[in-house]
Amino acid sequence: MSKKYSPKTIEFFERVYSVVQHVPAGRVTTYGAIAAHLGSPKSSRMVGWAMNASHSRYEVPAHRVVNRIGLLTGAAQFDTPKLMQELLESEGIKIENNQVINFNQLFWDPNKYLS
DNA sequence: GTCTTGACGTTTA
DNA sequence: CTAAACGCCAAGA
Repeated sequence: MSKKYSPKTIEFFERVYSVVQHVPAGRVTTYGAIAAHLGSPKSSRMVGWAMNASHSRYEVPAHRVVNRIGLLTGAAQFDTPKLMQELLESEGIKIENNQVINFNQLFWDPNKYLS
């Protein structure tokens, strides 16, 4: 780990990764839900930032994290823009126009499944 | 030191 | 209904 990040940031990353890693295959969650679970509903941007850092740091299923409407906003940050969609489809999730179908059904709320 | 940018979300016009 | 502004917090220029 680089030391350029503040201790608070490192801790924040760890929490985000922990939640994302608990997301079961075939399910998706949102940045806002993770942020809310961490105690800061309005810090959803930080979650996205953590995910951006995670893509080259830890093995986190970042493809299961989408924005509040199920849009694959982070697809461009993957090695290839199609990778995120392919991974989701590989888990049985249908994607239409960069958006998750049945998002409401597939949504996995960390606050509901984690203490 | 200030200013801009960002894998977001909510509120207001 | 859509479009824009604000809030949030950290990093990079």
